[in-house]
Amino acid sequence: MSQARPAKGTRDFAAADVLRRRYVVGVLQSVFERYGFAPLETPSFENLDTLMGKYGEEGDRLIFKILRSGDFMKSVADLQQPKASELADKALRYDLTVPFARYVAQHAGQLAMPFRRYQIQPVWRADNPQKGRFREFYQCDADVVGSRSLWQEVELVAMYHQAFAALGLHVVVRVNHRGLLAGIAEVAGIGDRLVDFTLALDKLDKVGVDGVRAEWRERGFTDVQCAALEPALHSSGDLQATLAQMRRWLSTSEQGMKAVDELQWLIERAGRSGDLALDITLARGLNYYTGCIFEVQATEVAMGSVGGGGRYDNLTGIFGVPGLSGVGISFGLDRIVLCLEELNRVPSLASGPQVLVVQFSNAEADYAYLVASDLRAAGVRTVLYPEPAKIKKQFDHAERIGASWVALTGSMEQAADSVQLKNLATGAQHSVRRSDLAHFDWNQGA
RNA sequence: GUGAUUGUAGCUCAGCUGGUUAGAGCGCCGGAUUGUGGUUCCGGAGGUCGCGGGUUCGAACCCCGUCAUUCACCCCA
Repeated sequence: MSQARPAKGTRDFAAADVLRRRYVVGVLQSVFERYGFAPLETPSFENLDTLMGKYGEEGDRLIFKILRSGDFMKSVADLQQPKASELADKALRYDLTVPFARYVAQHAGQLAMPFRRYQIQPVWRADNPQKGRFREFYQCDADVVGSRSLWQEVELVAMYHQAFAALGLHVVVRVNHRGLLAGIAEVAGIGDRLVDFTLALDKLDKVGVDGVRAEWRERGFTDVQCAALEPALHSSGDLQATLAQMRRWLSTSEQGMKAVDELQWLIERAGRSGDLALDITLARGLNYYTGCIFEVQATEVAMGSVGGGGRYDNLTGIFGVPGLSGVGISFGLDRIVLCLEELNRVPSLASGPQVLVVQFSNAEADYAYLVASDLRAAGVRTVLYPEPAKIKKQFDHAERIGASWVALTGSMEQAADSVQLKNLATGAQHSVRRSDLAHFDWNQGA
């Protein structure tokens, strides 16, 4: 069998794939730029300690680490159990947010705040691949730092809605607030166990009410504590009713009430641009979120989330620049493309050359090349068949590479300083003078 | 890291309860056809049956291991 294959969780992109992906990227890019975000690119790998500890325990495990260069083994103290830092000091980026935070911390003095940037680059995770999950995939991020205003959240949600509307993909943006989850934990008396509480709660739609209860017990919560958390399992589907319920429940928690206020304010404004759902079970594993959190779900396809994001109040603090609040969203390019493909909703995208110039004989090759040059000068995508093969074979090749025209350039045409252009779809053939090539209508018969 | 699934020609797949020399379609190469493709016809090349071991007179088929794939869990885009 073919042992020639790309590494686990990676893919090659053939011409049609590349065009599809470019199309989606183009849509996202235009939305980003319309909202005044400027592009940024960062290196594919960072110093290991820049990335470690930012994504939670599970995240750290999934970071692709890069072996140190040179004879690093000689400086390992215990060869039986070398420390990770002795073997690796660099790692492939795991997302775009942390490298961005590193960049902001580094240039905090020079950046005009609030600073908004977008970034479209691959990231790598040492995960086991499955449907819609890869070890190399593209994230398309838009973040703004240096503003605590909730208007940023409003605009980011509007960008989600606009981008997915432009792509023709129906989605619902689920929103929640870390402060709300912290408030729940606080009133239930488990404020110090926020992660255990939320990770289990996040699975509500998958494992059901009983499943979450069971996991809470597994994670060491007492019956009393579980009972106190119970209302989190029964939020009503209605947005306003849920907010009112939370307002009553969390009245003794300052952070909880603040979160409810913020969610209400945001939903009133961001809910106008498209589907927005309040989902108090939404947790998101990334450790650094502190305020509103988002996750985008395609409603017509079974696929993991196609986007996610949220507010992080102190990400640059780790890099020595405290007090900068940021908020950002991410689009999962690969999953978006998968959704569009599955729904057959990718616009047809032209590829391949328009014209193949046939070669009759070695003696006529110079003229064929001359015509090919004319065509290219006229901006026409052109391929010159490289040898005088059988005409049938050259026509077949034209068909296969997606050319819509064949140019015949033999001694007869050369004598008339012209070229025979044959449309492969219609069979229609035109004799065109070389000097008229620039004005030829290549779309006729299309 | 856990569980399941699949692995036969370049691709998609047949291959019976284990039984000669492992098949088909598509694709590829050549010819019918040395200046006009798609159709048709003729001919041809191409397989360590993922890999290693075991059972058997005999294994693509049964058993064990291993690698790879896909899917699910975990987590996420």
